[in-house]
Amino acid sequence: MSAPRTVVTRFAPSPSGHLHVGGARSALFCWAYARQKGGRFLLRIEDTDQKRSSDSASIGFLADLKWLGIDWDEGPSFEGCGGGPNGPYFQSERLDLYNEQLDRLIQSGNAYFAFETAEELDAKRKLAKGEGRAYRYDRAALSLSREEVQSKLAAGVSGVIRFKCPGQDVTIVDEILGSATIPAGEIDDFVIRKADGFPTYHFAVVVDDEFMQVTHVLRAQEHFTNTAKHMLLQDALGYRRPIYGHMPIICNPDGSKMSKRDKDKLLRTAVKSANLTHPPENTVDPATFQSWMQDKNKQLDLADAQKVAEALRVVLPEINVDDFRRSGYLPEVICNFLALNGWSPGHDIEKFDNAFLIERLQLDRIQKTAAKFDRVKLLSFNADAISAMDREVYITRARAHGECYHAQFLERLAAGAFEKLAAASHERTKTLNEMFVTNDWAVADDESITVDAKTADKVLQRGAPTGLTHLIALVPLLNGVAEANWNPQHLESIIKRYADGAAEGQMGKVAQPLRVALTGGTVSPPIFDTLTVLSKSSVMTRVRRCIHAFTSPA
RNA sequence: GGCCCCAUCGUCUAGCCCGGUCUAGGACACCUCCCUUUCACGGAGGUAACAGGGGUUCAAAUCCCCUUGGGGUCACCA
Repeated sequence: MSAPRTVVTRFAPSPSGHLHVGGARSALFCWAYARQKGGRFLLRIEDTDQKRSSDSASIGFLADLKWLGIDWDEGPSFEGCGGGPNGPYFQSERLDLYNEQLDRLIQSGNAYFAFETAEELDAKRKLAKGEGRAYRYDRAALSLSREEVQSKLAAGVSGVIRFKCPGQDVTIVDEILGSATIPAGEIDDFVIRKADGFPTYHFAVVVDDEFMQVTHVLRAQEHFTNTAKHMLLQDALGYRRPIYGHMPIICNPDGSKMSKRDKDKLLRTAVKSANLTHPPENTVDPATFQSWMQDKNKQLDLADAQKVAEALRVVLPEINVDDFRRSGYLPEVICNFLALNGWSPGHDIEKFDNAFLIERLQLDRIQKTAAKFDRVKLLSFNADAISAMDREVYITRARAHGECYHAQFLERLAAGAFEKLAAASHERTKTLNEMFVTNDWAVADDESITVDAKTADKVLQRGAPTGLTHLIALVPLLNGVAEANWNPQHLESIIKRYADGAAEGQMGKVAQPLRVALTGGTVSPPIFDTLTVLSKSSVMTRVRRCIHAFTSPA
């Protein structure tokens, strides 16, 4: 036996779309495992599908990973991460290597050219299916003579290279699932180089894992059966065998596989039920829209998808790491929760950080069963993490979130108001986003506050004395408060005293009319905080406007 | 459909490998009550699971088999 190799794990996303939670968990586990073993974690971009690859998406991946606190020792260079001796780390830049390895396979008789068209193969597949037979490539091209192949190639006929699959059982040994044997005959002569000259996933992955010295392949269970193909390839090429671990899939609450396509799926349904034949105004151009509607495999650009969703008034599901970021989730909570989907440290421990994960992660404690992603529990974890933060930390992080996603809100807020609002929102808020979307009143013009009839009836006009009566009585009291005393403590003493005298001590009778006058609604932070987030003059204006609006003309 | 994998509360899971400590534990959700100026938080309780059937054994959530159910995979996608 050779000396144990340094542990090398890798995360190898295709750059179509953004990093979604399933991919994020794979990356997290690969990273944590490498860190635990003092090894290396590398990132490789699998962009061998020219139709689906785009540069911007891979940048998004990198930023998402960074945000989660996952760094990589080798891979694309990005903000201090990446580089390394085994590059390039984009597969599209490694074609020479693949071709060299392909040649070896051809020379050794383990691979051969085939020239069927996609249509021909499709027809054969359909035929087999119609007869209730499992389709396997029939090896027709294997009977082509060397001369025939040469002349086709010389004539520029486009063809693929297939792996000549030895007919033998393959036993996969898996650190998570145990071992499983795929019977001979289940694997046919699969394509390893496409007609466009690019390798297929199976081939590129095997070559790269060898040349990048990957020792542990930790990936989702959807790849489990593929592993047999990879092992056959490794044997034919004389490569070392990495250790495999296949992690459970992360599913939607309905049990379907959580996919980045779920957004498009939801949107298409919405478009259909709205009977739209053209894109909503100011969203996407009609051509894009049409081809997207016609091809279920097409994904709308994320920004476009968001625009269409807004136009149709539907809410896109959070799928990508970036969606959760935008919604105000904390990266440490996402990591914690992701790790808990499929792994548990035991001993009823649920809340932990990445350092703990690195210390305790054990491959054989990873679950074998698919997990449904429970957004409600995630939200609860997020709320707990937020309320456990020091006030100052919360304010800093909330502001940073706001600067990123709610710049206008911050601009409209008076100096010093943000701190007050954040402090008042801290313990009643479950995400960093919440304070920005539930407190419109704080940045609204005094003149724009309106109260709907139902609320007015309930809070202002009913009962004896009515809420309006209390409001009217409060005007001189509030007006009498000096600017210097415009703080929660002082206001509380004034209003409590009033409530004791005029409302039998029932604060609600006084606070609710005030809240409605100030915010237009029945929900806001505690009333004394609400009062002080606004300036005294703003409060007076709003209260007077409200009284005026609901006082019947004499 | 062929092949492979899996199976504990509604959900995430502990326990399973090394049968007895399990009248199956925790968390989220849900229900009830308490607190309360709205919302939220908080406090106290509660409902809720070993898929079914056969074995093995003194004893099975734990080991074996079958059935059922779920997932994955069968592309010139990754």
